[in-house]
Amino acid sequence: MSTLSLAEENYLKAIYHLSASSKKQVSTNAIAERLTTKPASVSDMIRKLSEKKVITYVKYQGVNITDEGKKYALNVIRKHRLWEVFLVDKLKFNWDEVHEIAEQLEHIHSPLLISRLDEFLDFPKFDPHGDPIPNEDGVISTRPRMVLSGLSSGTSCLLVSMKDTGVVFLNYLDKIGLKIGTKLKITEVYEFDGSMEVEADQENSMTISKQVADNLLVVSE
Amino acid sequence: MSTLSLAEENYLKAIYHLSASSKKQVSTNAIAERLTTKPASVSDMIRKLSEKKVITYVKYQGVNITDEGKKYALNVIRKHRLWEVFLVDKLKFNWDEVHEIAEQLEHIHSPLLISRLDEFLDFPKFDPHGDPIPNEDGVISTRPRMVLSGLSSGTSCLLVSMKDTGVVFLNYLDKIGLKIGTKLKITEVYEFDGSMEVEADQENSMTISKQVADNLLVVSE
DNA sequence: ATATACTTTTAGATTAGCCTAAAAAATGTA
DNA sequence: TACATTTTTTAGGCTAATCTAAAAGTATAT
Ligand SMILES: [Mn+2]
Ligand SMILES: [Mn+2]
Ligand SMILES: [Mn+2]
Ligand SMILES: [Mn+2]
Repeated sequence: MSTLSLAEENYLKAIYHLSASSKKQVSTNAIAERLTTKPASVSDMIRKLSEKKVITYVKYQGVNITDEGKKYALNVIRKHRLWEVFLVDKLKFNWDEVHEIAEQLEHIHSPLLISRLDEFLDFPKFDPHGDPIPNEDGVISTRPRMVLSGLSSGTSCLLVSMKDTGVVFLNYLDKIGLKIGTKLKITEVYEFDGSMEVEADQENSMTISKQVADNLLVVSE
Repeated sequence: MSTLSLAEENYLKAIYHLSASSKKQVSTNAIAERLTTKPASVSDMIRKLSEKKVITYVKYQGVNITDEGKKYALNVIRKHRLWEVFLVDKLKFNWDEVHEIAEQLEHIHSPLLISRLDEFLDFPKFDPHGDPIPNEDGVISTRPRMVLSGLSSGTSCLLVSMKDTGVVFLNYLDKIGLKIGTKLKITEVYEFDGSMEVEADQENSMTISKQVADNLLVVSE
């Protein structure tokens, strides 16, 4: 597979993500919406991408990504997530500030750069949002996300994402000291209202309501 | 000044470098040669750049960069050189492997990224080739390069560049343990043939011929 | 001073990536 | 099944960045 332009890479990545989440063909409109372009532009581009064999496509029937295309997309995703780790771990960005910059950095072409970066970051397996980083062959470690409120007492886990991303909720989390990457241990679950006692980063204990726990996504440690 | 496209940034940088080295107007052909494009393309682009006020230009009379343009070009150069430091200092690239990658990285837009990177690298003043890194305001520390053979006994300096960049010479330097960044101290100069005794990195002493010293560019420590 | 050579600009084309408007196909509904 | 709605494609146009070929301007050299 030859090398794709920046625009082609972004389309392919969008198609990859859409087909990962829905399993059936990806529609023109879905791609257009995700990339905030017009369906007419998408029609043009998918013709080009199917000529390059990274997707297959039957008119009016939507798009499927090929194995080649998947591999290419996963490489872009790998770069995006490695750069996000770099920005957070090394340059002290917050996890919510890095996406736009990684959108640019993911298009830098240099396999050697990426393998050196991977090494420099100590071969991270997950990005700052808890998403897995594909390896050079496009293989991803799976680590299913769970809702905190579904877990039972004694469980240890890592906070990787929030369902509610509104500013009110995020401010509240900030205030009580919870953020992406915080290690949590459930020490008690109260049956009557579903609230729970958790220990954050092996340090401070706190009580959180069921409503809060419903919005915290974690992975097992 | 608004933001320029990748192509515009590359043209402006080329014009900056050409005007820095020649002092008079920059010719269409010189720009075309530096960027390996055609003069016709350059004519198009300089019209656009002068509309954006980063250069001034009179038909058939060549191009001058404006203060605004200089500031913009210096910012791109700043990014290029900071990324080169990153690649060498942190990712363990050799100084001769980093230019092409920095050509891509220099176009990433994010002032915050660059100030964080600068801090992460400990505010370097020079890139791995010994070229100065402009600060945020475009101010560059000057540190004139000298030919090693022109210096006298007792002088300490830093090897920043070679005049002869042929593979034979570079291999020879590799063999005797001299490379960009090596600290040199001249301990003896032999009048009769201009050869000299130098101490490299405060460790091993060696004798180098005048012919070799003629090709080594250094800056004072 | 004039012919020749070189440099620079213009004219016209091409490709990538996007758009709007309209046509065509697919889907949903009565 | 037939009509209406939605989705998708096509047609045609625009801008950025490039090119080739030709015209126009500048410099050089006898
Ligand atoms: Mn991201
Ligand atoms: Mn992107
Ligand atoms: Mn460089
Ligand atoms: Mn560049």
